[in-house]
Amino acid sequence: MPKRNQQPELASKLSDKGIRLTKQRRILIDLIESANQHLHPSDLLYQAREKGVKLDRTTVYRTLTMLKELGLVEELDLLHLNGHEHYYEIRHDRGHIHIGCISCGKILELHTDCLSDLCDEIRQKTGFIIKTVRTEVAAVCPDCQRKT
Amino acid sequence: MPKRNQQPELASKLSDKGIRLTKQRRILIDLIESANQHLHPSDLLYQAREKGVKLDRTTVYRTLTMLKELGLVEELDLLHLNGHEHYYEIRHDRGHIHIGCISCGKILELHTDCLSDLCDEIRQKTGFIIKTVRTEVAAVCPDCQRKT
DNA sequence: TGATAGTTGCAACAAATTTGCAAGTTGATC
DNA sequence: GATCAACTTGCAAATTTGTTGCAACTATCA
Repeated sequence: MPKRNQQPELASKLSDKGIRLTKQRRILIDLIESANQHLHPSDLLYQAREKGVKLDRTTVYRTLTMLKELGLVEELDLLHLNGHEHYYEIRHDRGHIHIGCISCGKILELHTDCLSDLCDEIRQKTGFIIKTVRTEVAAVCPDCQRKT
Repeated sequence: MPKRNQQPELASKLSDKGIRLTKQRRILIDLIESANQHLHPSDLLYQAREKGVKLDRTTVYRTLTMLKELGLVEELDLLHLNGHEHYYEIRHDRGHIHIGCISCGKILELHTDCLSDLCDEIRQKTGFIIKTVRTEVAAVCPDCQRKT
């Protein structure tokens, strides 16, 4: 769950890069920025249409691809806890991981410094230059532990 | 890349659970256990057919789903560096991560202890009981760094 | 306001995965 | 080893997810 009420930065980042702000792109980045849960392409399509904006699946996919290539959003699979859909969220600088409950499907975000240790280790051991780290955890949440 | 020449344990784990060992399942788990790279469903299908076993895509998917539900294999997307295929590997106990080069597509595995620190942190902060931790890293490998 | 280069929607395609069901197989039992 | 019920498989068709080509449209800048 990306944080609510973030500054709407994506729009200005896009126009800074000379990318046109069409109404389709505006609604999509608005939805992504204000989402309180992770969204997949179909969510975005239906939510945008609910708000009265006409757009097509193709545009959703193209916009997400563009945002991903610009490094502004990240694509997650959330361990395929609910089928094979892909989810999108604003890309944050601080490392955070996703923990999904395999019983109820709830997704929790956690900020941690472990990831930067991991990055250091990778750099030293392999010489790879790291662009993105994605950590996803399958687990059972306290609520579901009690129920069983 | 799962390690070569592991003990063929999957077959006995399956029959212990009362699951029938058909020739289709035998060849599939054999391929997964002896693979030296990550396999996707089509790889498995063609490799099994090369060995003279008749089987259908459907059976590959059904078998992989079963193995995944039993916690015997893991499904990876390897950051979609090569399209949207999913890959499968034997589930290991020791933590290891996948590092993919976004330039040449090469996948490297790395064993690390950072993940157990992370697990401790998650347990303490959230109370979740962890079942699987999956870390995938997008990076640029040393070879590709030189080329640019 | 007009020009133009970038965007969109549509239709068709492609790839990945799933489902229903009849026919075939496994493994326990005799 | 033969029998049989329950489990599995293969096939065909459908579904879901994502992509492509192209004509029509539109945001932006002079």
